[in-house]
Amino acid sequence: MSVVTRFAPSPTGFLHIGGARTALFNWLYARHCGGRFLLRIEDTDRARSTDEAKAAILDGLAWLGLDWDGDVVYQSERAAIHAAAAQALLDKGLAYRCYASPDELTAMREEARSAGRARLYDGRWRDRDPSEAPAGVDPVIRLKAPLEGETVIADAVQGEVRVANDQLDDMVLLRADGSPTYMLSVVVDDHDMGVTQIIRGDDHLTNSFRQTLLYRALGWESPKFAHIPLIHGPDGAKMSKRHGALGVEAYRDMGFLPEAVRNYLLRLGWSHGDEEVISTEQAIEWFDLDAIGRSPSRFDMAKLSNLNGHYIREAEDARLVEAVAPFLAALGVEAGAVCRARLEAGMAGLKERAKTLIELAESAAFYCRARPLPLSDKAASLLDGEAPAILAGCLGHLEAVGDWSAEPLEAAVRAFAAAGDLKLGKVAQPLRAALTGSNASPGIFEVMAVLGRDESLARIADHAG
RNA sequence: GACCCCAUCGUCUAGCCAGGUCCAGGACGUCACCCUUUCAAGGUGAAGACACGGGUUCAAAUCCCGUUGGGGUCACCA
Repeated sequence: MSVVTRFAPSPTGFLHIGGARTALFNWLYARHCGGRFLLRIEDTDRARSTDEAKAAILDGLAWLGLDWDGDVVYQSERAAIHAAAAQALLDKGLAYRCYASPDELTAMREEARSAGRARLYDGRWRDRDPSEAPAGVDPVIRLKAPLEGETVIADAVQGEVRVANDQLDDMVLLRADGSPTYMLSVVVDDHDMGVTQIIRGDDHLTNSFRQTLLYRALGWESPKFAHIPLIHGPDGAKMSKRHGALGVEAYRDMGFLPEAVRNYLLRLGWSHGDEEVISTEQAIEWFDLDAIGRSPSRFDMAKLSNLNGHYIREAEDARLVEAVAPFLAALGVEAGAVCRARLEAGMAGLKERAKTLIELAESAAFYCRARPLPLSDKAASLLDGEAPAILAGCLGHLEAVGDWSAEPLEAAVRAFAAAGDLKLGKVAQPLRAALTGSNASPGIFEVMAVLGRDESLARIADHAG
């Protein structure tokens, strides 16, 4: 049987990092198996679902490069089908109407809690005759769950997990207003969509027992489960917005490349020996459920950054010029034609030094700024003292260079330094400050070559005295 | 509180299922050195872990039990 996986987010917020990993694992597993990866939007909570959130999720998946098969399924559109399933259960005597009031439920729950019982609903309408129904009360429909025995799920990650059925009470299938609950909707949808393998967060593990009961009542074969451990914040506690529980678009805005995020997320909870840098093609070939770890992991921005630096260095220069443009714009630098040409020429030296596109933009901006260049504090101090005189002297040597490329330029500056008995750094650092406005940059001979003769000489002259 | 899950360097992890080849390997981070016109990148090296306690065994990071710690779930939310 062909594998079918799905990602089923509820559109109540952005695609956060944990959801992104869940989607990635589902996508990888489907691609690995040559199966299908489906997308279902669980928008049955009308009050909390928004179109913005839905768009954010779709955008996030697209940015990560996770494409789904077929049309997006909207759970809200299937309410009638869900209700029909509940009705079928009712007809077969596998579900029943419950007229308990909210107050009764609260009281029951409190009593069960204080008595240390797990079953919160006591099943008071389970075997009651319908004729006893109070007038004017719309009932909910509950599943008639088994009272004894145990429910076992064979989880691909967690192994065999079992729970006694007396821990599970009769869950609500249909609300008083006739709308289906999550538990019913998920089971019916997964079944109808032909899902064979559910891969989702560990927080759903206990739901699986109830869902298994539902599958059984409906007479359907249960899909396989794989509950992946959750991602925690750096402090081991739940992810908060301060450290990682952001939407994937936040990572995009922080200057991370999608392949870096993908690679990082992949290695969080999954491994293939000592492999660290894994291409998506390789991941599809290697990915399997049995290599998913069982323990939760912590989100580590430093490792993501390191990986991002790797992928930036590996990226095509032209792509980076495109990608860095919005970040330059955020710095108030417009990437015009001259700028782009310089960036492309200088990208090899630039990308070595950046861990994010923001850093790349910051270090690339000098190529695009017009004179006079803004100077950092450190650059300003490099231009103090005897620096103007040195620059003035160097300028003469530079003007004589015919072939304006890195090697002859280096030769000229070295010759100038040697003639004046100066260490190379004595000349190079002021040059760097004058050319880039900074004390840190790509090699200055490369910078001069990229900037071109006129611009380079002008920038140096600005500070020569 | 009840139920369920988890437990190797600071972090991600390999090893565990099929005990010996592990005084535990890799990566990130940290530190040092090298390279060097700066900053990176790169290279070399260092510090750094089997949560604890019992058992089983000739032998345990690996199997079993307990403890402790962490996490998850307990809605007419999803």
